[in-house]
Amino acid sequence: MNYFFLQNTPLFHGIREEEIRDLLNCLDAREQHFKKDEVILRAGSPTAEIGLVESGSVNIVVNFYWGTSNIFGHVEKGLIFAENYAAIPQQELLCDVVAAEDCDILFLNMGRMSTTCSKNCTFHNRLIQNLLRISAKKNLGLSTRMMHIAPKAIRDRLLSYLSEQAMKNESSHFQIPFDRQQLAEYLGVDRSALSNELSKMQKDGLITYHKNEFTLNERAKYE
Amino acid sequence: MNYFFLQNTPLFHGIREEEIRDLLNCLDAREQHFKKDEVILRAGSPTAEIGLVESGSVNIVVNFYWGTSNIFGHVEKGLIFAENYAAIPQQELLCDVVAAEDCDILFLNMGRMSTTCSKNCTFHNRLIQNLLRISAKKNLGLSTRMMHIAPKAIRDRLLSYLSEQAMKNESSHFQIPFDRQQLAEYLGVDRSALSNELSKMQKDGLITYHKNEFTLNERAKYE
DNA sequence: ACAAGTATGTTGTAGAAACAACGAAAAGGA
DNA sequence: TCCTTTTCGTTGTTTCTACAACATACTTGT
Repeated sequence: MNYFFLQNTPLFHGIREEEIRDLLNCLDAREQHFKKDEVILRAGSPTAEIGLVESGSVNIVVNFYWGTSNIFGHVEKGLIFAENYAAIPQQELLCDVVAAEDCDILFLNMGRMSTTCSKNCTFHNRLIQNLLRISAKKNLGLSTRMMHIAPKAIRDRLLSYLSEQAMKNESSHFQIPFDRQQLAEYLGVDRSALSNELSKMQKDGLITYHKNEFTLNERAKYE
Repeated sequence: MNYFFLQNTPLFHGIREEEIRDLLNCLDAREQHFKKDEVILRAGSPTAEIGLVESGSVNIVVNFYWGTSNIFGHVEKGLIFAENYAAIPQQELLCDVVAAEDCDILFLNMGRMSTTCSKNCTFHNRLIQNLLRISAKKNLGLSTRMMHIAPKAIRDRLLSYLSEQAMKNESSHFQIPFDRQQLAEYLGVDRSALSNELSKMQKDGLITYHKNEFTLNERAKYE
């Protein structure tokens, strides 16, 4: 078991090697290897275990009623999946989890997490805190994106997004972490239409930009 | 303090009155009254406390860079807010929390939750479990909605949503919990356009419906 | 500096959704 | 039952976006 690796995952962050050793035992940890395209967890069944990707990566796959499917998410090495289902007893998985490539998964029984509290109380608490933080971060990420996608017009979505970025940077001048394609996907619009709208906004004097460097003009306040 | 009320909130669910009493003490609980339109928490500042709405209700309000604002969410009596921020130290609030009407808020210091573990260990665990479940449920709700909004065409969004409902009910015949207006808002489309698309889908033989009662036809599988 | 590849901007068009306005059906109260 | 109000469906028009196709700028490696 590669404890150094685990220490640097968000889930075990701040927990020492010996403590992780204890925890793994406590959580009925089990490792399992999957080949590319193997189904790791299947929609429709509940799970008390979360999965931590030790190597490779996995896809979250939605299956529609009429047979087609779609990749909805992607979980990289070091990150976890199914934590939402493990936290809600009897909640069935809505998506399949499928190996995107050959991978090793560490399963941890989260039912054990809150019940057992014999000796490792401090580590337990740290682990739970980490889990809460992970969940909270995902929530924030989803909420803010939802916020930006709520308006129907591309311009409004852009203004919502850029406004948030300006606030986050506490400046009307800032850089964004996306290229055009990524920004378009994030906002759920077409890339070329996005580029087009950015041009118009610049013509209209709302913003100034070059590549991923943006400035919100004062005039943006008047519309 | 109305313990009966608290016992029936998602946060304190499954915890007995005496235990709640201890917990409140442990979490530095404090009650505060707010008048309509008073700002309860302000965007830009971090918080270690979550808020539980004891009476009235609050709005989550987004403030844009150029001064306009928008109601993004609503928290009813018995539910909590700011739990995502309290779980992430130093994370600043992205939205204001404003009293939608006169209300009483119970603030709970979540920093204390994971550190203190003197005697009430079992209650603490139950509380944390509840918090994790609340967070997980919100996550699932946001994720599934995201999933349904991902397609650009109204028909595809509807099929995605109806497909999920069919799976959840394990039947191609089911009722949905929305009226047309609510469904349109949930899917982020225009109501009349939604009605129109439903008609077309019925004409095309994909679905059959009457009011909020739907049936997915077999033919839905062939497109 | 050059070539190949990638990212971004531009334009026109076809299609789809928003919007407005109205009619029909259903629900709820007096 | 009748009236009022709300919900839902329908239609035509307008606006916006997706899409395709291409032009231009920027990177990268050699």
